Amino acid sequence: MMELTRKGDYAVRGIVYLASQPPDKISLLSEIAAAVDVPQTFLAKIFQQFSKTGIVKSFRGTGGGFMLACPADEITLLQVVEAVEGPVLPNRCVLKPGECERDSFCTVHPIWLQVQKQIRDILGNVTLKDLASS
Amino acid sequence: MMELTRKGDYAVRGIVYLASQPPDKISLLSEIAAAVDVPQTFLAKIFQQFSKTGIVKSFRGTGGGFMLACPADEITLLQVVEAVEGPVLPNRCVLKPGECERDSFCTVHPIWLQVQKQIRDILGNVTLKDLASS
DNA sequence: AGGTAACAGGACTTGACAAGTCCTTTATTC
DNA sequence: GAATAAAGGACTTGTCAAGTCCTGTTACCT
Repeated sequence: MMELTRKGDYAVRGIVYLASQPPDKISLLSEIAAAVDVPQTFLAKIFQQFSKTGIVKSFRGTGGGFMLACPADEITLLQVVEAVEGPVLPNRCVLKPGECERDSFCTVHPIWLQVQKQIRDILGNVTLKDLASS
Repeated sequence: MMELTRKGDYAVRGIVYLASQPPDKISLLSEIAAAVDVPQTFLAKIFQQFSKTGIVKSFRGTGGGFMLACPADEITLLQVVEAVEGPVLPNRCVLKPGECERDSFCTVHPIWLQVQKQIRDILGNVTLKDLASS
């Protein structure tokens, strides 16, 4: 249970690669895909999402490619995985109060909230800088 | 991301109901299903799994049904969800060392291990007794 | 023994979503 | 305007979630 999808896994690989490059270098999608061993067409979709959520900047045309939108130590693992996988939600009922008609008497509800918080805490405290320095 | 399936959700509901009943009462599947608002045929599958992993005892025939196999304070939420959802695995690479050919240099690996441990810690420290007393 | 109550187990269905692929368009540079 | 590279949409394929249904097996009851 609780598994990350391949998309999430690939997303992390790809952006960690970006973070390990010189800060102002623009990397080609083809280069990233080859380096982290992910199908290029699939990685393209992932980086489009990154681009939309603003954690990477993209440039088209000759000399184009991708680079981080901010310094590696200002992007957390949480931002990366939530960008492609959506918010961390151990159970639907955690979405918001009232979402689940059982929540008034559901004793498990607070446990899921606690799980959600812990996961977010861990992932939110790891930056790309931490991950890139290997 | 990280969502529990309905099966897992239903599993928790069902067994918490059992835990809230008098310790030696045998409950009918039909009774449990109605009480927690889950399709009975689906809940049947779930309780079969519980039965196989030994956290509930089942009895066939007239007067049959289900009861907890041990006291409610000896069954953890972790046991319940892992019984039906499989082990807590934030990423496939956490399965075991060597599973992922990238793990020797993958800096994210320890993070997933940490997430896994935290989730297991939280769920492993909540018993059905805690959940049944509402 | 026969009938009925209740769980066990297998086969099947339906729909959604994961995991990609492919093609066309748009933006940029030379 | 030709080449380069990302953006975006449409499509495919397979797997798995979420059930349903039917038959079998076990246990009790008269």
